[in-house]
Amino acid sequence: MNKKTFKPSSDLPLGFTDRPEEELLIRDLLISNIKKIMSKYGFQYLETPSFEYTESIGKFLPDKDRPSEGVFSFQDEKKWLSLRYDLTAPLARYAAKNFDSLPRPFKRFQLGTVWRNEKPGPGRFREFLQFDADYIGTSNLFADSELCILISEILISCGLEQNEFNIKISNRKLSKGLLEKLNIVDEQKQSITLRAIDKLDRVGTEGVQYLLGKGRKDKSGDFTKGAELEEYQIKEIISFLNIKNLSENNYENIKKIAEGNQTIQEGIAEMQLMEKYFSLFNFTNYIFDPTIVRGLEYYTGPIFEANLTFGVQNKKGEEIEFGSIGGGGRYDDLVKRFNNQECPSTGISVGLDRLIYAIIQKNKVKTQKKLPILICVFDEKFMTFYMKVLKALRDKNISSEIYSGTSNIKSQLKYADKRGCDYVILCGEDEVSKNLVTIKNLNVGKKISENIKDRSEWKQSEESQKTIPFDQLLNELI
RNA sequence: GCAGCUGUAGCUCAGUUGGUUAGAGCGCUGGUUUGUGGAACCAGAUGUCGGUGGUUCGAGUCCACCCAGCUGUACCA
Repeated sequence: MNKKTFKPSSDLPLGFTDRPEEELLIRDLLISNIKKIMSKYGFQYLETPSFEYTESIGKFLPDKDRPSEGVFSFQDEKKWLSLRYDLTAPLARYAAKNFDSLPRPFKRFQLGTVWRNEKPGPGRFREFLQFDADYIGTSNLFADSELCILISEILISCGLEQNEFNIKISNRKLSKGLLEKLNIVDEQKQSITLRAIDKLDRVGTEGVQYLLGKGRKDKSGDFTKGAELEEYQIKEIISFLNIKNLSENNYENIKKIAEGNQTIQEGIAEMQLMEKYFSLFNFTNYIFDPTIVRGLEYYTGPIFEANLTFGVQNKKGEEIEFGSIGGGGRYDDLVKRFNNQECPSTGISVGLDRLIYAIIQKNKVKTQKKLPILICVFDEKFMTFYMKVLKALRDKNISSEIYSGTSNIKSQLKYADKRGCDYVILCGEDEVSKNLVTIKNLNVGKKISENIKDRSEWKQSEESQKTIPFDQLLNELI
């Protein structure tokens, strides 16, 4: 490479991002709300490391000499290590490792960065912050119900209204039983079928029909291969899809489908039990929707998904497919994989960065930050005086700073303007010699300027600033 | 990964059927004001026209390949 022309790139790796203060303040606020709620619900705080052995968090661990795709991995001397892609798998590992000493049910929450080697999109990164709350070691569906209520309370604490999101609920036993009933045993066909069902929202009934049959062409003309099911199987699945939005009335419909299949019947019973718990909590913001499947292989029972009901846009203002902002479900066999002990468990996750993306767009949360008062530097020789002013302000915990650049007063004012400071303190020869300070209110000045037409006018207008004795400085600013 | 679209200044973009020294707005720097931001006026800087190769007397413009981004789709344990 030519040394003369080489310039390092200021680009970031695809899917990674810098996060400005505005976003971090909102994130901090959400986190503090979440912690309060978790403590109210009685969950314990836990942290696990970023890296795990790949075999501990992988989907199907055995005999692969390469970690599955979707994770960032590297090889140690002996073993593959991976950055965690969620907080559930590490939790299962943790629970297995500490099985004897943990209380059960073990209620734990965790906030942590996770990494996924997947295609990024708006509000969707390869490195992002996730929040998880889980119950380890209980088969009681009260836990599942409470998690749905919890996720709802969290979203409301983030500034969302009841009608701006909903919690969709289903049960893996419904789809599992449906596959049994239709005698779809081929593993690949099973997984294509489940994914097709899950896509109802995005591709519509017709799209699902294609995906179950020969395949589907998307908007760009790309072709997705289908499950190639029999006509009667497709028909039955489509009528299953039509039971969307279960309620008292159409429980009858799904019960018809459940006839002769115990798995579906169990699923229905579980959903009805959860409904009972919801009513005890007076919780109504949920929809039973048997078409929710969720990708995760490990779910075994109830599954939940939180979706926004408003559209989300990209930078160009185009509405985009945003997907869910949180969800979860019951995973009764995950801990068992490590220690061969029965340990039914259930949990939820919320993608905080995606939530923040949507919230910022909706202007849902307002954080305000006191910007520093800027003490302008007219000349080095006045530094002792400036230090006196600075100390007085900082002693009162007022955010303040002495201008730390090298430019003239005009640029110092521009600097203050750009940062959004409210006040600037101007002290030159006149003030210092008489122990005075001039305080300029930038916001007032800004307002005045709106009505000023020519230059000489604004130069004369000095309502935005006043000169007072140093002793009165604090009275003026507090 | 697959498909479609896009790639010109820090940002948003214009650039005629290929034709000389590649443009605008915003922003930036300086000045009108050696002690004053935000309005106004004046002046100025900035580009490997995503990359490589090709066609041509001549390419930002046409062709091929590559790269990157966007959107959809797949995957998302």
